[in-house]
Amino acid sequence: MAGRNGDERRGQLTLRDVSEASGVSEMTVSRVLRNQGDVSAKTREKVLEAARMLGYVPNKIAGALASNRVNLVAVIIPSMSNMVFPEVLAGINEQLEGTDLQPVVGATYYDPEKEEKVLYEMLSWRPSGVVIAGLEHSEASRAMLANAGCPVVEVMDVDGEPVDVAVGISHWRAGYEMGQEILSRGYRRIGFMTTTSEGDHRARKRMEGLERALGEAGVTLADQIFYSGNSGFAKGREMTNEMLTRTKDLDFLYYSNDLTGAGGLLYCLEQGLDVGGDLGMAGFNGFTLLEGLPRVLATTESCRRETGIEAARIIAGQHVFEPGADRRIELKPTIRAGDTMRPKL
Amino acid sequence: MAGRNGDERRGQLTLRDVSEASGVSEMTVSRVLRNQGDVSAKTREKVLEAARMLGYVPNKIAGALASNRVNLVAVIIPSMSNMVFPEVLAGINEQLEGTDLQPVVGATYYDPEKEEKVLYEMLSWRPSGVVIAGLEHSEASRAMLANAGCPVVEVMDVDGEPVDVAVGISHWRAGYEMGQEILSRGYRRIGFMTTTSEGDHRARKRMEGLERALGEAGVTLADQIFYSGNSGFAKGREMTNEMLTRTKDLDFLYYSNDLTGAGGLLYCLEQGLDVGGDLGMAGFNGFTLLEGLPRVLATTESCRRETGIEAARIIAGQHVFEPGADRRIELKPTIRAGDTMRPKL
DNA sequence: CCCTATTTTGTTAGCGCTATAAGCCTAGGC
DNA sequence: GCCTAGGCTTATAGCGCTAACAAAATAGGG
Repeated sequence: MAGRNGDERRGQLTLRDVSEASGVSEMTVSRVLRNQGDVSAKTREKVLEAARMLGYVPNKIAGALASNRVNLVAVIIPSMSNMVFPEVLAGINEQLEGTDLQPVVGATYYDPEKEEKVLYEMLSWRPSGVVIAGLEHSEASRAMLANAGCPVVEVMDVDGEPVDVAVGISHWRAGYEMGQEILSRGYRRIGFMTTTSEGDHRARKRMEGLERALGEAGVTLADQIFYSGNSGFAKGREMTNEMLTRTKDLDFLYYSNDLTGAGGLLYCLEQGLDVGGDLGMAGFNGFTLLEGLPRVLATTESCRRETGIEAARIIAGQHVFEPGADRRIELKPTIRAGDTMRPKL
Repeated sequence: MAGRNGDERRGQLTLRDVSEASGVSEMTVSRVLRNQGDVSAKTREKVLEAARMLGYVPNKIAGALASNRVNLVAVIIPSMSNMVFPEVLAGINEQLEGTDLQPVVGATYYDPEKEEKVLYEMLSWRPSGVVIAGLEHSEASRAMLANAGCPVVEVMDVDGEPVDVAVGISHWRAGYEMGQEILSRGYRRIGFMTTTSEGDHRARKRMEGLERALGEAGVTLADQIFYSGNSGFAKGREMTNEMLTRTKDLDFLYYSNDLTGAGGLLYCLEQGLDVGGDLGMAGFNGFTLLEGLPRVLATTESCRRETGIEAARIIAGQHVFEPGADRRIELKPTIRAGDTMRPKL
């Protein structure tokens, strides 16, 4: 009656099957398979052989329940199709490589309600850690994160209060610093093109930082465009054309994204504009795959991979915080001037 | 002694806690939370209220073990950093949206041994389905897939025998058709640049198809370069320079990737070459984010998102195969001539 | 060869949930 | 009032594995 398995039940193999095949107890098989505790070499060999023969694959569901340990890391990002997030994920993946942790990915599509649902779903697997993009979440989400009972790392932003730990760059500062950079090169009539959808908060913070830097020099944005939809070369061309047409004396174009920036760059070069001289241009992110454009677009390297790596280190317990220390890890983005800005004054 | 929980054990809430708080049995709570079976409106309300108050999140580990149902889909891809795979993943994600299935991603880094490990790891969660890139796997991997006890979809290639189902384009055919296209436009001295790492098999199959098409017209490749490392504009420029330098009379450059192709395109334009006239060029994949280059690069649209969508449909049981039908779903890539090839003869 | 220290193996009792069957109501028919 | 039907609720028994402890086998010392 009890424990019948290994036959009718989907033909799923259990420890019991391996145990019977190798003539030792289930516990010993378990030990061998987890490489845990002392087992004699002879027994180990016997068990491994039997497991191999049968094609046994352990059931982690049962294992996790029994041991109260789950090797999954929940990763919650806004979207898969914006290159930025897979890059963070790649960093996480890379760092988790050495450990036995596995990332599980969920997408929120920039929707707080969807985020709540995904988070709930993820937490119901009792993961060993949560990595979630951004610092802005619904109240319910924050409550769930606070009670998750595992490390929670909010990534890609440090301008705010994290639930537990935050890793990323300050987008406000990134905007501010690029603003200063632009001014330091003598540009004053600045046009800004930004997405409304890409994590909203981060793009907004960059814009606020930018405006502050300009404001301190008594400069205001000469023009701006908010777009939605995918960022690509075509979008950059189109917006650039529009902006240059309607606002005549611009001397700098700042894009919230390298891809639109690159599109704009190509457009301006075709128009024969003096890019890197009278007309300055900059993007944001530092996508390496763009290296090789006719000009190197000025940009802010946003440390995406490093963010992922650092987040994973925290989850994996490889980063220890001093008690009382700031639990925000602010990575330093670097501005790459490229050759689309004229020299400093 | 038995069942002590809800206090010392990490403070993790269980059904028992909700049950006590709402004054009904655990079973009833379980029913309410799963929206399953008949529960009176009054009880339901009481339970939901208690769960909300406590901030209870169900434990799917336990649920999965008890019910033998797991809502995870294992997705195994070579890499996160090659744009192609996140795009397939995005398709999967999109299609799974309506269902209660969740993708779990693992990367193999083009290493069959690593693939074996990741697969083993994934299967130990007893997922509801497996989506894995490519048709070439180690024998052990194939055995695991065959015994997975769930739908297995091999994606991005249909040139071979799938374990269960295959979804994707025929890379051989893609290469063959581009070969024909190139010939039909009167090009004869063709240089080919391809990666050695990107899924090897698929790039190889494209090359074989290409060579066959050329061979049928008595043409052989005039030159070729195999590169490894990341595909980007810079790599494309560099290779193009090298190839054009060492082989003088090339009239067509075919790249295994749009990104390197785009780099080559920019290079050739700068050199003042007659791109789209005497010199033809083509890439592969159809990355939409590249729309907006000075010329539209000819390419083969490789149906990445559709592949993901179709794979997810199969896993979700939304695609029913007639018994005996071909279990390979061959998506039809389309050649986009762009304006980097001269008109057909 | 006995006895203890150590290594190796086995037994027992759940992990938190759900399937199943059983129980308890309230209605309704005779 | 008795009995059955049905709606709602609870009790019982695991799911496949591992922690913790118990037992057996082996090794070592006198």
